Amino acid sequence: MLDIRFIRENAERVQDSALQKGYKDVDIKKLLELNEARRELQQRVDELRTQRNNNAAKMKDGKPEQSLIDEGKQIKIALAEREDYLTNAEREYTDAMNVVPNIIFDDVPIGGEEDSVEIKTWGDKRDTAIDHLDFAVKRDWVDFEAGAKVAGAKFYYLKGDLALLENAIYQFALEFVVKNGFTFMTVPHMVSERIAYGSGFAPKSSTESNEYFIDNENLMLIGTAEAPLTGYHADEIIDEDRLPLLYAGYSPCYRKEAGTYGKFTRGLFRVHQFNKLEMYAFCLPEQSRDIHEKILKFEEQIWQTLGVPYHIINIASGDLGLPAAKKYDLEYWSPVDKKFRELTSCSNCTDFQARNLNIRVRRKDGKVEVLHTLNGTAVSLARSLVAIIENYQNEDGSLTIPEVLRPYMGGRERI
RNA sequence: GGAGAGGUGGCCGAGUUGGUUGAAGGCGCACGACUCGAAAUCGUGUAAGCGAGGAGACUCGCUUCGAGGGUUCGAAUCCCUCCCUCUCCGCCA
Repeated sequence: MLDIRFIRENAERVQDSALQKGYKDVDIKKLLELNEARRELQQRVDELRTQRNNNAAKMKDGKPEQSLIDEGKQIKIALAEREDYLTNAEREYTDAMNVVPNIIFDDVPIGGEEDSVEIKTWGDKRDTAIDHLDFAVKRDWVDFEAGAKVAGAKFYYLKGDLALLENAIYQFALEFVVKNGFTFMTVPHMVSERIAYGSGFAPKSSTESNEYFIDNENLMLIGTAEAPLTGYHADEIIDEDRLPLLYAGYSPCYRKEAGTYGKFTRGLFRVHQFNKLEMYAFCLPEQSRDIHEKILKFEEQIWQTLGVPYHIINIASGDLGLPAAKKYDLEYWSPVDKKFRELTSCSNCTDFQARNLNIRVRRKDGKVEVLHTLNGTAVSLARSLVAIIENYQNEDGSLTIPEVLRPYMGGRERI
């Protein structure tokens, strides 16, 4: 969530950002009124609590007089009533706060998906290729039928060389992020509601969520390692000189992806479960813009090294989620679909997630403030396979292994 | 899953016949003194959130002793539920 003081001082900007992101129900004026009401009730409750405390203090040492006890009872009754009002006011207020999205940066394009701005392209585009699923099935590298039998549609098995290739990409990317200062972590694959909510997943009801929830357990299967990585430092105050903290988390990602069947989501491109290596940063507010660019550079380096053509787009406001202030996507060139398709993305969430989960920094002068968080995909494995099959396939049905992956494939050049 | 013990400030650790205990003491940290400098020593300070006042340094009120609920004039202290940690047993990768 945002800082209420920031909202108060920048009401118009926050309202504009919400609309530009497509959150039409957000009403900042109403929110500020709810906050005002809350504050007034808070003051009245505080007054009564002061009376209660003073009254109790008089009875501290000695036998309580009946008149004081009676007075205390009166206070107690009045207090209980006002505390009820306050509790309700607080609930209304926090409900309203929780739906206010992060503001967007000035350099975010306004509009919907089609308004995202290309800021860079790299590599030579290939003209044609066979669909990755047809290609892989022919080689017996992937089995969606068995996946459907065992777990349902959009579940799959990777087999043989393709499964080995997935592992090779993972090993390559892992080495890359560790070399660049990220601390590697494995993470819980489920998170509690609080962490899910705080990191920006799990909206109000589970029905409209992309996430899987565990019955009767207050747990959610993670859709990305971003969730447990964000929660890692929940409720902590981190000394300034420890920042930035860079982590890389590897995990399976579980997503419902309801209603996304179609030509462009065939095969491994959009599935219910895939593995992903995620970069994550906790940093000082003044560092987050630079680190965002740096994470983007890392993503580019990975795909340049793998030799897959791509472009970078600055995502338009309407496509940003609740927590992001700015987001870049790296989209690879698909010679099958003759267009760029999403491969990785990185977001600057500024203090939005951190405030939800109470993650702060202690400055050298002792001041405490909410820090910033960022996340970016190192490699999303299922999609990486699609990109590589499309861009490295040979006419004889074999697949050339990108050079940097060969050390992880027993030195083989093709499969 | 069963039995028992516990969860207090950045850390360790007092406080459990309810009443100046937001919380002793120690460590750590910051500043100062001493020193050519450092160590040691001594002194002072050292939680966060919300709200009110002030230009500001700050001052005041409220909340927080795992979380939530209850008893009471008053709860870190008593009761209930849940979560977590530790020990033993069971079960296993």
